[in-house]
Amino acid sequence: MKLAEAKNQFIQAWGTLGSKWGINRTMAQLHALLMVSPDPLSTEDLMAELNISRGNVNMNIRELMDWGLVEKMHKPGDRKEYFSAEKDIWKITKQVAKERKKRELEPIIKVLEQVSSVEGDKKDRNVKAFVDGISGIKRMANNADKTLETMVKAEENWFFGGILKLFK
Amino acid sequence: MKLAEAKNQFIQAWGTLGSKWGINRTMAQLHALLMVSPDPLSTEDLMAELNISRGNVNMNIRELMDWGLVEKMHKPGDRKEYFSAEKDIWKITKQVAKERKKRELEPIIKVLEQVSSVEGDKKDRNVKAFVDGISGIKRMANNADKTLETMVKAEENWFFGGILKLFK
DNA sequence: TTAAACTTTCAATAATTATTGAAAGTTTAA
DNA sequence: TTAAACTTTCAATAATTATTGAAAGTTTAA
Repeated sequence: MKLAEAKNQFIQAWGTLGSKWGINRTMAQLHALLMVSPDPLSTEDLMAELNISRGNVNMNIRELMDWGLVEKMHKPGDRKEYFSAEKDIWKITKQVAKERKKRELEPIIKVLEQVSSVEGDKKDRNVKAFVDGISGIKRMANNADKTLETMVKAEENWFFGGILKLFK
Repeated sequence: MKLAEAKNQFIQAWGTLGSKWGINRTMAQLHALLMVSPDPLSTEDLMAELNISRGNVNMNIRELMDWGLVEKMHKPGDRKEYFSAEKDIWKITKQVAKERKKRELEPIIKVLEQVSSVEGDKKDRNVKAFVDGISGIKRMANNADKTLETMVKAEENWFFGGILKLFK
């Protein structure tokens, strides 16, 4: 397989994967492209490679920066902005974990706390089912939260190294 | 907070969370509703609770069954079908892990295998960056795959019990 | 068999989300 | 200052995804 073809297949696949995880397809494709580029790319480069508009590049690149996965660079003597992605997959994973924890896990935990203060007769099967259901979900959410927290602080080592042995 | 309100808040929040994870909002809401219902619900019940059409309930409930999170039940002497959700959050988590592994992780691993056989001069910085990038991602993907595999087979215990200590 | 009670399908439509591209805004060199 | 080179915004539009609801299909009791 030629580089151009391989690159393209990877970009497409990464876009598809992203869209299944609630990430804008184009944003995922930009990320894919930058992950396998040796040098930072300009808006023009990105527009050309993915065949998308300037506005689209601008918005999605900005969101990638919000996620902390891409950063802006400057080349000396050049007014254009260039973008480059973090290449270390462990750092990327930790960063995504950190963001999703903050954006999604923490908010749902708040809601779970709130709704678990439901009033009503504990003998009412409806109340009981609700309280039991929520309490299980809350337990899982808190556990996931602590796990991600630990992961964010952790070294690559425990994940790529020994974690599997620990599960046994 | 009254039960009805709490239930509703939970359903909304679960729907929002689902939509951020690439899951149809209605599907997530149906799931939420069934998770906190003491008894199985009929299509009519679901239509009424969420204010959605028959077709919508039918499609999304079917997808929940595909994911292995909901099952069909029958009440003796009643022709209607009733639906109930798995309530054990650990089983739910394992099931989701299992499905996403099969649906998303395995396909991307295949693509990664394919594209890493890219031909070309290893001294070309473009080839090098591509190969290096892919190999890191592949390593992560394989690790995640093994981790999920282990999780699917594991007991509730290691997750709710000792896992956090192991990370330290 | 039949017809009532149910479920499923699917074309039409609505709702949401993504994208464009030009105008407005900003920065920099001279 | 100015104007060229750039970036950002955002209303209009396109594309995608979700939803409806009625028609078609299926099952069951009698």
